[in-house]
Amino acid sequence: MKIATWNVNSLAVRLPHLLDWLATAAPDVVCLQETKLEDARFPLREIRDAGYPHVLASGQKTYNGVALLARTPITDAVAGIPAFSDDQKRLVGATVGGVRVVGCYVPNGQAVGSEAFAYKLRWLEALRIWLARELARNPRLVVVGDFNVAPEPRDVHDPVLWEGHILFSPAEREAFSRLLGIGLQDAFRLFDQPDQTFSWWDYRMNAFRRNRGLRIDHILVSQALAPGVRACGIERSLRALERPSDHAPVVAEIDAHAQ
DNA sequence: ATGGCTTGAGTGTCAAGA
Repeated sequence: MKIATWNVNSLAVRLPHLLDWLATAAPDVVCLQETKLEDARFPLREIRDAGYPHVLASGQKTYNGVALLARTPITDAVAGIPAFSDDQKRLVGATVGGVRVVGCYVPNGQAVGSEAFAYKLRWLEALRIWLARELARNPRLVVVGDFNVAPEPRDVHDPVLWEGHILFSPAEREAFSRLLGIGLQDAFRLFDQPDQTFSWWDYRMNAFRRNRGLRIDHILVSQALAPGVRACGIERSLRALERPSDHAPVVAEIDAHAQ
């Protein structure tokens, strides 16, 4: 199973890029973030025609919005973290081919110490508690998305500059680490990777051309799935297109039946 | 420290992203 996550920063704007990429990369399951579309405006027909008839969308106007696209049927769909009251559309989950897939768009947090930052930490804690129960119910769990956290110094182009700032503060890294603590592994780090590999680059200051980025989009796999992960990488080329998203997709190839 | 881009809203210019 090839699973991918991509923060498209407006599905309305990025639909041509998405359709081109689905045709070439051909993932089995795709989680999208920042669709910025109400469900009534979701481009279901185009996505279906691209080979993804099974769609779970949870969107809203202007901000946030997530979706899960699959080639094969999905069951046990959820939208939002159960038992966590939240007006913002940030999570979808479903079972596909015996694998529990969760796609999330973790709050950005704006600035360390702000109300938005407190919401981000609350959100991550609620996610952790719920995922621990999901994992108990289905050991074959993969959690993907835009986590808005760079886990380690090597995930930041200039860790000294970013230390303590939003996306790379101790509290956020600790929250991410606690998430892994329930029994998840960062699929990207199961392999040797080139130095300075990132998933997000600011639109400003020629950040992409200078490779001044962060790795904040992740694919996390449970212990049951980890031995079956065959590859994981970031599709940097999409960030180089005309009118790109500021994020590049992350893709993992998982043999869900490996022992 | 600020602004530097991009998007959606809506037609002014601002909020939010990260």
